[in-house]
Amino acid sequence: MRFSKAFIPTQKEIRADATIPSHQLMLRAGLMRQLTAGVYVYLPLGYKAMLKAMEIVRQEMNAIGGQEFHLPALNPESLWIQTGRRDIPNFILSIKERDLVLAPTHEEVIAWIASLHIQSYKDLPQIWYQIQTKFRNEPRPRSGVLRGRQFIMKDSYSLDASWEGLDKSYDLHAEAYRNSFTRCGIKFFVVGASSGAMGGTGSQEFMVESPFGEDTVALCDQCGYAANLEIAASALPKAPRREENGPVVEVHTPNVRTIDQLAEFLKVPHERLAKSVVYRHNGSPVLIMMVGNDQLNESKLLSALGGGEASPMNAEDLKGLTGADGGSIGPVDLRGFRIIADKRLEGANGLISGANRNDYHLTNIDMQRDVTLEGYYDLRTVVAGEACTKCSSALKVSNAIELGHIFKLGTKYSEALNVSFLDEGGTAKPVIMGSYGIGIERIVACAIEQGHDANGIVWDKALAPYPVHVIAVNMNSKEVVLAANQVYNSLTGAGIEALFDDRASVSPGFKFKDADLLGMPFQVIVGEKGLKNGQFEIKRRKSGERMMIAKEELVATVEGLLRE
RNA sequence: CGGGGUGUAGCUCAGCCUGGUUAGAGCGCUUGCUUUGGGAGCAAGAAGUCGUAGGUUCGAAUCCUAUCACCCCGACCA
Repeated sequence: MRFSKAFIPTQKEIRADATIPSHQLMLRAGLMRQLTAGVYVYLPLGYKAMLKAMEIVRQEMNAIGGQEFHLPALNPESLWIQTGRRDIPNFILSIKERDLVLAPTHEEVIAWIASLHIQSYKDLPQIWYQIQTKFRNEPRPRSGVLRGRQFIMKDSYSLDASWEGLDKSYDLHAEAYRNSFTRCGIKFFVVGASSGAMGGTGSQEFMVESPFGEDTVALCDQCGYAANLEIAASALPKAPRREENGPVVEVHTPNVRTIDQLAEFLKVPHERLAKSVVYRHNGSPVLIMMVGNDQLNESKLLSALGGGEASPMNAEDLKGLTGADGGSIGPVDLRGFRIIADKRLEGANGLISGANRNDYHLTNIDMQRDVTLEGYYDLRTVVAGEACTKCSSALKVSNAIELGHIFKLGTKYSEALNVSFLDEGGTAKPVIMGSYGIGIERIVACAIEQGHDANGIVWDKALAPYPVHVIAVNMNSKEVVLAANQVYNSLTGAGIEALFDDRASVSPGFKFKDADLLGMPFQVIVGEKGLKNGQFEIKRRKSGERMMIAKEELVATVEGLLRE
């Protein structure tokens, strides 16, 4: 591609509110422009990088036996009502003029097509995938292309006759994902993740560590344990059970509102304090007991409660139901609440909690004797520095960008949409599904987050829009023009895609700056300096390393560099 | 959805608090000349209903009200 004919609108300045490097560089290098909140136009150079990412993912999906589909973005609303996902908050964008919705993912459509034609265990397993635009009603798009209302996703779905089959399809996807991201040159790690409201029995996320990531993960450098904070666990001692077990006693605790104040006032360690957190779950009140200042994790809470919606109870409701304010709530003799407790409280006694009466607390609470409990669950949020459950070394907590997510879905959608097959015994059974996604924009954005310097993008050759950037330093020199054209033609002739900066009206400095900004892996610089000795210069973008190459060895040398 | 902010030339922004000539800068763009190995120089030029609609005022980019869009923090993120 000749730069003089190309649409590559590079910019020196960009708006101040583009804060993360990938967002800034995608704008500056002319890869994309924002149309409206969360919706981006991909310009030729940006789309070329995305196509490279898509092709890598496509090859890896084909390698595990995936079959590519193209499913419609427009779906009948009824399909989504059937699975109960029409009303998930902030999820679906819809068409005003028809009873159609814009698909945010495609489990429903896949289940529909499977229900038409999958009849026997002999038709299974299947892996179906597509690379397509998705739409979601994001309340607040942000971070450039990392979270948009419209984005391209590789989504795939496995259909199996058995749970063992699902495990196999899932493992195949994990392998395909590892291969894809590795080939894209991205440093990533895999974490255990919450299945959330997708339902299902297991899931993992493919993560890129980044301060701009929206996910938080716990990592163990020693043994490799890695989990999304939504499910991460650590090894903390339980609240103790003591020999003496006196009766519950009410104590006056004037103006004590927080756990810290209570510990100070009663001169007891935090492990003896049972904090009560109050939520509404699907409308009903739930009291959650936590040790001391342990932070309740809402994802864990939701899975403990079996899904649905949960939110903290507001102050008036709380007062009305318990007769007390936030700091004085407790589990003893509390009517009308479901009560659950964090595992650290299992079997403990001698605990102190609110008396459901302002300015009073109860002591000597015994979880076994005094609390009507529904169960113990892991409900606390892991804090950095706590011990790994596997190897006891200190856990690290980091932010991360989610590149991909794989789910063992199970039968939720096949049951809702009646996707069944006859097994070897002739019994009808629901098809067992898996669902797997990769964000294409995120691949590109993460590649830039991990591949840039002060001068611009540093593409890995796997995703670079062009592997080589040819620069004709001075278009007023006939020799340079002639030689640069020859270089461009011979590279192109050898099947190497090159961007050729043949602009006549642009100074050499401008071309060099643009080349570094655009970040192609290798720059071939054709200037009078080198031509004097019959040489071209090759600059490796990543290291800045320069080498002078004899004219006739140029193509072979570039081919060698690209094979590295 | 709660809190905060921004909207002025193609782009990035100043001007607004404290109303008053013909609304500015840098970059980009056009033309000419010069320059040509790290975002060139000189000269001339084109380019803005100051987001939109009302209001206050002799007079509004500037003050007030409404509205739309966008951004940031939070909530949310199957």
